[in-house]
Amino acid sequence: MDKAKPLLKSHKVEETMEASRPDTSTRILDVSERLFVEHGFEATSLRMITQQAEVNLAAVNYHFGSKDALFESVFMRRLAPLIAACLSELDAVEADGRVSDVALLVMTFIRPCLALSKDPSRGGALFVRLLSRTLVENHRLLRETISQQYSVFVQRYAHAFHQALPQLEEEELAWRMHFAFSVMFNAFAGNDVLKIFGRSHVVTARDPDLIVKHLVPFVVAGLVAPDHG
Amino acid sequence: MDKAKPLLKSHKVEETMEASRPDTSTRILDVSERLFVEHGFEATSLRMITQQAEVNLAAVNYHFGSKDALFESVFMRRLAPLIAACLSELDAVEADGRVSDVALLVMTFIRPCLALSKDPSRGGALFVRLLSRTLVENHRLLRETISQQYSVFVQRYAHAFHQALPQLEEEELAWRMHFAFSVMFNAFAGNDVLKIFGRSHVVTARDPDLIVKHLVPFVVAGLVAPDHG
DNA sequence: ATGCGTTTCAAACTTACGTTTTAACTTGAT
DNA sequence: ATCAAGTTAAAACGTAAGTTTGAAACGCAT
Repeated sequence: MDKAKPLLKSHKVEETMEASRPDTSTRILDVSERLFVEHGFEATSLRMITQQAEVNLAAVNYHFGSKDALFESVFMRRLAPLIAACLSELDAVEADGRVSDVALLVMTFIRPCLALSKDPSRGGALFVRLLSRTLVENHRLLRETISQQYSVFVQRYAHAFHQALPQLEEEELAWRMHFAFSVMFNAFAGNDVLKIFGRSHVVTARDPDLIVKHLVPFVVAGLVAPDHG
Repeated sequence: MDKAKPLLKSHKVEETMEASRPDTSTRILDVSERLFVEHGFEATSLRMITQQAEVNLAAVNYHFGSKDALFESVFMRRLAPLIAACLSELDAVEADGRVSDVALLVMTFIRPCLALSKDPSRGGALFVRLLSRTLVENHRLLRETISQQYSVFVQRYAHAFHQALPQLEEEELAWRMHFAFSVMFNAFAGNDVLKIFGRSHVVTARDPDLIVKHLVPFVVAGLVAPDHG
């Protein structure tokens, strides 16, 4: 089915706006980010990507080497700044000596996620969902590369929460952090279990600030609940 | 072509011979369940399935019609009993007039999930992960079929939690249920956000009872937290 | 044993995938 | 203008995917 291709730039007349379109690599990354989220890695073909990015099919392999390497590039472009932002917020809280405030610690993770969700290009919000997909799909990328590169992330938060909640056993604290990050993460990813079973009041209204308003009290309450051991 | 659903012919008469291998359909379903979880729907080929199930390649299309229909069969085989079990537990709690006990309501969802996780054939535990994957991947099956079929699930729980937590605004309650089911669901699915960044203490030890022991206090604390509005 | 509907089987079909190739085009320094 | 490096282009390659086909094998009442 070779349709007539209107994509052919017969002559370049795009000097109308100064908003020049990004270069080939960036265009591929942006489109890939969206398509990987919408359809998943396997179900997203290079032909879908290159068509929507309005680049040649071979451009992906030229600029990134392979489809797998493209995925890694899409992923790392957003993850590294996110981790850095969280740790930076954590630094600030610890420098102020306010590490005993659980809600403040929670916010050091929420604020960078919130910033992502508010990304005007929408790419940031997509990335949280991509991260979520990649997590449940148990990608090799997460198991190997990232776990080695950002293991400090968990260590820093474990240390901080241990100071804020010294009454909790180490194992109990690990469980609560597990639950806390799980619910925060899925909230920003927009994963709504209840949505499966019909319209949900919450996820339809995807105002990031509204998420935080309800999310923080829930998470903090779970974290500071008295130990049952 | 046949629209009949004779899929329950599994535990029919095979008791004469001990350890008789299940019939073709069941074998396909069992293997598909595992492979869909391990590799995802798109990355699982019919050739992988039929090879491991030791059936002919054409058997899938003969018994289920298509790969998509196979996925739906794999999914529905476990989901319908799970939903039914939850609602049955909910019935019992309401019949006893103990609907104001939040922890008891939480357990009406957790107990069936726990039973799945303890399924000796391991298929149940796999299914929770499959449900998780399918949710994150935003499958057409979930958006269309299930949301219409099991919308009563959310309604029943919303009603029950409203009775247990009458002080909460309807919107606030919806958010908390959203968070609560999210964390419960991901706990049983074994999705550990922190696992990405290195070894996690919690998920490696996948004792379902241990999950529940730590999960319930966290969830209940988040649900019953005082309203901030 | 025979006939018939159901199931299994090997093989082929069509399509789409990721990747490679080779040539053409652009760009900037000489 | 020329050359080389960098980039884009169109086409083809080899493979693997889901599905279809038609015959063989099976189960079982007659």
